[in-house]
Amino acid sequence: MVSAGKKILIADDEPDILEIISYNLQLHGYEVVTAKDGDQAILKAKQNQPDLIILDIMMPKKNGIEVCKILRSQPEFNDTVIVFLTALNDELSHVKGLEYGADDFISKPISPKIMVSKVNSFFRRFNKPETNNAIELGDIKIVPDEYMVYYKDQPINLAKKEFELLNYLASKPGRVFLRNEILNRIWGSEVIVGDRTIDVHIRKIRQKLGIDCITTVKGVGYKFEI
Amino acid sequence: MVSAGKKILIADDEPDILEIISYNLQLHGYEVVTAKDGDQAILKAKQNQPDLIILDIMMPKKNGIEVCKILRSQPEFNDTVIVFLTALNDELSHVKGLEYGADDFISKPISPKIMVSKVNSFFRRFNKPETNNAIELGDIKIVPDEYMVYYKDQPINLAKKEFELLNYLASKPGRVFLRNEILNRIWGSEVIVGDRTIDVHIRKIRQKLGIDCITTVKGVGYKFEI
DNA sequence: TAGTGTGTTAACAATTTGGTAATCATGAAA
DNA sequence: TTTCATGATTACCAAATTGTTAACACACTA
Repeated sequence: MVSAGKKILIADDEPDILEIISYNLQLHGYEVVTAKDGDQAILKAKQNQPDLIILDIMMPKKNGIEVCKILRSQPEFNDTVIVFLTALNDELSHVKGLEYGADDFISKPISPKIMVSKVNSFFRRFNKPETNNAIELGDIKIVPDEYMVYYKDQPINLAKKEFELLNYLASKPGRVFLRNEILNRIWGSEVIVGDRTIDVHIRKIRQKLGIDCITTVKGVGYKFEI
Repeated sequence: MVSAGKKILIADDEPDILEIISYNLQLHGYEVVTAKDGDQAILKAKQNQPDLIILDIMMPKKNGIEVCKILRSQPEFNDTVIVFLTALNDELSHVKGLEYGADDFISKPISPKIMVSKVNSFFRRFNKPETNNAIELGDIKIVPDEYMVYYKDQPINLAKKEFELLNYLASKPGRVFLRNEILNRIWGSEVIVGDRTIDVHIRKIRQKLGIDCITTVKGVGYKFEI
């Protein structure tokens, strides 16, 4: 199996569902962590850094959407695939979920078999090469855990937004990120900021790093490359 | 946003609906083309080659189902996602729509917000798995993600329009693209530019690439070939 | 409370681009 | 051959886009 060894966090308040799903996923070589409410989901997500997070929408403490919102606001979960479990045709959840950065939805009820194949396809779709979340490219090392960037092992102090921006760009080196994509991811789809805001942050990053690792693609966006 | 830059054709005979939906989709980074009846929908579909087509069922000239039937009969629309706008619970339309190759339905009335999230999920659902969709032909590699072209692994910097033009031509190597097709696709059907504009861009591409991979077909158009 | 760091904006500078006009080159038709 | 239609080439300019700087509001801390 291609995706064996991946870590999955499942959050649902029904123990039966948790058990049957995690049993089946484990059968297929996945490592599974479970949570029975929203707060626990956040805690376990931080502790375990799973590759995929499956959140039931309806949960005690915090619902799935709140959990997603909180996780997505932290750069360490930028690359984590987050998927919701929703009741069929729950339009409202879909909308809110997408706004807060969900990657997809799974409709309940669902058979364990289908669940496994869905999970497989998520990994196929969203597969990322790195399991370790520190990015190291040339002389630049980006460590989300520490909110720190090192250039030739010299620590460089970036402000929060600067770090998030750099980390986002560096998540796929070479790939161009549209200005809109960046705004949605770093500022969120509801926040409206001026035209020059991104540029200014890019400027500061370039200045602090001292090397030119962010390329402008005029009329399109920015990309990170050594 | 995952699906940014995708082109969407919306056909509906109510101008208000057209406007509000296209406005919202544009906000989310989509390129939108509109049509106010069936005939126009077919015309604009051919001109613009959208990635997603949303058809109101009830339209003057030709209704949505007829339009779908006609488009689906042409190979160039094999991969296009076609979706119907239907009144709630209009079973008959659903059945007929599916027969003629619709991919899904959206029930009216619908809020712009939900429409946007539906569109997002269409692209998620029907998009080919995270293909890098890089084109590699001979010594030339075109990587849309990076907005970059490589010749013998040497990066070549094309401006936006140049890149889009080359990418378009290279999407079907050997096929001749009419000047009109090119204008519609790269400049859009509403923009009017002079006769020589395409030539000049072709010129620049040829110059930057240094090799002759774009062939002129006099009186017809251009094609990409090694 | 003063001081510091951050995020944002506004204003202006600099750069790139897309497009046009004018002119040249070429091949086909008369 | 001459003419005509079409495309190629070049230089130039206006518009679009981004870079840069300084100033400001705000939050947090000593």
